[in-house]
Amino acid sequence: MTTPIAPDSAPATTAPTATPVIMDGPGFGPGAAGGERYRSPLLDGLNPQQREAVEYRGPALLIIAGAGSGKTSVLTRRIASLLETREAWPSQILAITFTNKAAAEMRDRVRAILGQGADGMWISTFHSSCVRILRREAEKAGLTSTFSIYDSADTKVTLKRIIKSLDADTLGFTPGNVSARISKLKNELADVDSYARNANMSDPQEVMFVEIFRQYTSRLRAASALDFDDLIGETVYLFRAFPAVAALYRRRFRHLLVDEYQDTNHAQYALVRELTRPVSRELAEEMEADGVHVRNLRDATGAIPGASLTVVGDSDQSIYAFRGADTRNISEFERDFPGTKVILLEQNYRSTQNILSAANAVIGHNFDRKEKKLWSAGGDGEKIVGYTAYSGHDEAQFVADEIAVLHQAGMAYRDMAVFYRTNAQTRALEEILVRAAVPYRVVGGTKFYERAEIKDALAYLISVANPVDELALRRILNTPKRGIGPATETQLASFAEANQITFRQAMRNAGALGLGPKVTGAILALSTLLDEAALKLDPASPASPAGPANVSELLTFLLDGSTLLAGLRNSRDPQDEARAENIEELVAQTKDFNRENPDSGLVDFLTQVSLVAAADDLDDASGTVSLMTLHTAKGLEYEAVFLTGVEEGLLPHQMSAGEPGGPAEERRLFYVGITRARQRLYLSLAMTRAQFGDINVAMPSRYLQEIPVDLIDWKQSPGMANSRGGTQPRALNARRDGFGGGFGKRDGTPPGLPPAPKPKTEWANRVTGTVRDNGDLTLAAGDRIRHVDFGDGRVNQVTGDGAKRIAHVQFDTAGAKKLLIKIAPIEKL
DNA sequence: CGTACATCTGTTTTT
DNA sequence: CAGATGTACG
Repeated sequence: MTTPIAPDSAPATTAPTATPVIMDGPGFGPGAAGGERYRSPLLDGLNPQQREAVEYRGPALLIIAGAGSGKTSVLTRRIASLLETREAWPSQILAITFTNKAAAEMRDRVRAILGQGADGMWISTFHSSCVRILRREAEKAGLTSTFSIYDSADTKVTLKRIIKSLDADTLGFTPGNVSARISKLKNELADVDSYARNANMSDPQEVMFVEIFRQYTSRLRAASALDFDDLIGETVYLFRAFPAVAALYRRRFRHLLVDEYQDTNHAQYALVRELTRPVSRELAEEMEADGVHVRNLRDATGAIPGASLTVVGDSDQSIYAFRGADTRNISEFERDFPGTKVILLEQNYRSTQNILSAANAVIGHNFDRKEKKLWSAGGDGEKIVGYTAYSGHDEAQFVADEIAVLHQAGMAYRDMAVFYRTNAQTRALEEILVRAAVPYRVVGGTKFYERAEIKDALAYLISVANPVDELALRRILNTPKRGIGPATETQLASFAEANQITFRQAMRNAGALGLGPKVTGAILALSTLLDEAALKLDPASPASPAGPANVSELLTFLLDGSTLLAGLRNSRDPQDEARAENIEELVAQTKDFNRENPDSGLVDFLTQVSLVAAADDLDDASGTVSLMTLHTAKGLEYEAVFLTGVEEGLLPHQMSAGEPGGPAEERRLFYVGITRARQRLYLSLAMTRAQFGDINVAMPSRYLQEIPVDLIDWKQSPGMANSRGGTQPRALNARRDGFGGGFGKRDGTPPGLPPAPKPKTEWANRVTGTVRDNGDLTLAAGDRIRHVDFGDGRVNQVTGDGAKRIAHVQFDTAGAKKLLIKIAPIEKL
């Protein structure tokens, strides 16, 4: 386990309200920025476009940065340049990234250039920045400053309760589809009221949805909680409702830089807009009167001009449309921000030309995009390696074997990565990698903070930090078991409801409910525990003579008092052992947190925990192969990349087929995967894949044929169906045997694809001749067969029927295997 | 109220 | 196949 990276490990800067920034520092003012041509080492090694991206000054700058074009370097040097020339103080810079990891990396790199001079910048994610602002301005936003942050699981639990209480499941409402719908609305900055105004209220579905949405909103309010989407939306609402508050931040952040701009949704766009608006003369004067220093910022009209905005993005890498990301933010940027300067970075410093040519060819199939061609001066490099496996396991074996070969040749494990479309694909990969003794780690996946026991422990902390959070309270009510069942829970809830008090208050008054003495005692004991914990945080309390308790002391106190940890330790369930260890890991993390953030408290810890992302816990120092989804791979790079499961139904994924723009987004995902590779790229697919218990026949992805043939060296090709331009394509393509059909649906010949390359007979024969012709082959127990790889064997049993007949074969030398008769490379003897 | 078992789901990507 | 949910019983 790694320690999560602090979203904002820079020393907490004080609120702009409290510390007016002094604007007349050395070098600030006319003459400092422009003038004589001082050549800073910041520009060393940059190409002319990159240099311009660092040096350009103006209201708005759009950097279209292709994959691997050195955008992080450009962004960090741009920040460093602003600071070094004293055009800006660190506190005037707000840099927004997509993940905490990217934020941490950027801060480190700026710090490497400037040292202490970098302290005080805000470099964080959209979500972290908004939480920081909202906690400061909580009362204005109608929240407590200790508001909870609900993750999608919390949202679903809340919705589930609402749906149940409304019997809305009969109308087809599920927590999943409702949360997706609400999220989509919030991304568009809609709330219940604005939605209800335009809703068709004669439709009972619609009425019900509005009711669910309304209750969800009020429950979150009552719990002083915000969901992920609220973090952005509420900040925008805050700025719009309180121009004076907005003015403080507009005055403060003079330079706004946004990374991965193609992934911003409408709410995030609105936030950027709000932050970069000018401050009117009237407001500026008010601020001046309130003692906020703004004189140096004001222009001739007396207003404070809007902050300068730099965005970096690449619409070809937009892979979050499903989550509301809108590439119009980038394509219409020039119109939104007049006077924009556009700089294109096309030279790639990461990958070989072969890899880039493949990437260009693939992404070229998306229409409505700005033409952009990545190129490299680094030479062609090795060919891309292709491999068609019989099964997911076979594919995993190929990956494991090739990893071994690369490792033998001197490549470190940490320089290799395996990508896949869905998390479910890890199973087969992990099985084989463990057997092959390849050290690996799954990045993302089941996240540490999503484990039930960790959520339990955190719920104790949340209950102390935010006592009105009913969700957290109800989670710990009977964890560990105290004999407080659902019936009692409901009674407490209705008691609270009836008396207009919080759930927490109801717990304190448990004696008034007329419950059994045991249950009442249990509730009161928990209630007392939480009260005592809260006292420990209060500096004025006699319970904390040595000052308020820190997070780890508090957590330890709660774990001891609740016997949560002890209960797991004493359990005879072997799984509880691991759970106890996880909780101890959490305690260790709180200690790390105390050490690294001595001035931060409970709420800061909880915030950090709520906002860690999958890619954040990536530990670069570990000498292991990284396994991750294509989505988490964005922004990363490896010497060798294995892109697995390049099949129809998986990439593009089945679910995306119906969505407008789905296949195009999946293509970008494939493109992102390809462009992560520096030296070696492996594309693999499986002809059959075990899914939901049984085996399905898969077809090669349509994207594969978009890559020019001569770039791929097929160790084992998908067969004649894929031997484009092969000698006998027509007859073979006509065959409907699971593979031929997939490539029949070509919608056009990609440009630059050689019309008739030499057929790759050696593999074409092998695969097509032996693999695909088994349609009519019947096997029975007792038959002897010969397998291309496994040799001779005896059929023990045949199961399944039709296309899914499976032979259970005992091979003489290779052991027992199950083979899909239709496509296995076998012959009857 | 808690446990054990049976049944029935649903399966994309994530701040 | 596995996780979640529902049911029956102690």
